Amino acid sequence: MRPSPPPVPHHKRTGRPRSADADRAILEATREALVELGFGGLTLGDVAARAGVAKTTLYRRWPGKNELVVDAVAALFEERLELPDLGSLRADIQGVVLRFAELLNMPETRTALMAVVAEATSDEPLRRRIRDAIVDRQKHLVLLGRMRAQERGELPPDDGTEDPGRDDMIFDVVAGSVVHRVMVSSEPVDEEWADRLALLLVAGIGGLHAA
Amino acid sequence: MRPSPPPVPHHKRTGRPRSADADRAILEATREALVELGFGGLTLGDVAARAGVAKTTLYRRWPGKNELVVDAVAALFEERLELPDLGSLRADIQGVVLRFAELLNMPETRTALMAVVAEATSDEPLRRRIRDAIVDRQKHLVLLGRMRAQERGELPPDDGTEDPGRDDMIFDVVAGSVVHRVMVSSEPVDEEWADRLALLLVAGIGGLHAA
DNA sequence: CCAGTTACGCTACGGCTCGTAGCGAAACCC
DNA sequence: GGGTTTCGCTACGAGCCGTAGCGTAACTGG
Repeated sequence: MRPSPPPVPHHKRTGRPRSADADRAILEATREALVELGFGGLTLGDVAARAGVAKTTLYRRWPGKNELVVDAVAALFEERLELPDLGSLRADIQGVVLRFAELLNMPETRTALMAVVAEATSDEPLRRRIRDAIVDRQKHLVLLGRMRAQERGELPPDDGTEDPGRDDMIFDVVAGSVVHRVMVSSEPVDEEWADRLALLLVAGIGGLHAA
Repeated sequence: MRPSPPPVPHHKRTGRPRSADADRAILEATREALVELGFGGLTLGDVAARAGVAKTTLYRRWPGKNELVVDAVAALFEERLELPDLGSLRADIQGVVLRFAELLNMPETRTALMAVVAEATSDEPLRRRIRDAIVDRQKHLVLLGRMRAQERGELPPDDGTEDPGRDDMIFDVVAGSVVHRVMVSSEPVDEEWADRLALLLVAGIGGLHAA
């Protein structure tokens, strides 16, 4: 599994190499255009002009707008989303919720993420691209958070009877709640809200184990 | 508050009235086109042709694609989303989750909802339209569910110290989790998953009250 | 019944974006 | 240097957008 930035570089080690600078400039220009124009108003011709690159160059590397935007946004998630170790499950959840909300509040991600997910409903390759570049990284954080909580004794250790879909549900609840709060309800995710969500989840997870 | 179907009918009772048949035909054609082409591929010219209506007629009633799609989808939510009374909070939540997931699995809503919400991030009037036509109706269900649970004695009655944002959070968690499960994780919301989410929430809400 | 008003279908248009093709020049490997 | 691939540039047909103009249809008030 190679990292995503060079999108389709199945080189054969001959000929003129693709410019890494161009890649960076294009992705940066894409984020810039997203801020100013939104997803709907973004045109590939405009992105090429901003990046100081010919439109044809852009089409040689990305199939279309959707894929380009996914890659442009994915870099932000890679850089900024991590799980802080704050000493308790509740605090860890609060922390990651706040970081995730911060990401969603950036104008280049707000409009881009939803639009791309929407397009992906009828586009399987795009769905995989989103999964690889963004979703899987987030999902990993749930696993990490649970393992930490088990080490602390906040959650019972695995005994072999766990439902493998349990972490997946927690992931959907955490990510989905934050996205919905920010994008649909258009209300802020502050420390208080994040803490209350964390409290709800900690209590709820306890209830799942008791059942 | 008039119902939404006739979009901008500030009549003055004179002249030829707008055809209600045309409204229905346009909204129906929009849903049909959404299924076949998705949001991105949908064009207003195509919708007009399907509806047997001139393109200009369509533009006289809706400002653009986004608003048209919101109205086309809103009708489905009005018809099909309700809160069944199943005897317990847990069962009620499971029931509404399943109904909501069923709606999200319809091809005309899958792609349309997310795309419209994405566009709305940089379009305040569109955001209000979505709120009025879709979100507020869902939010009301949370209130109804809580009141039923209080009557049953499953939740303590209000004592005046409630946080008014509590219902809002529950709403974001329920709707967001389902949307994320269906749209991002692309995995099914079956009875088992819905029940486990309901269990998580019931336990979590109990934890909120205890704190 | 007729004049006024509004909606309708139709056609046509300029403007924009798309995605591709063709060219010569540049950069890299053997 | 020869082969190969990428680059920037220009140009192009195609499609959709949103609007204007026109004659006609439907409904209302006098």
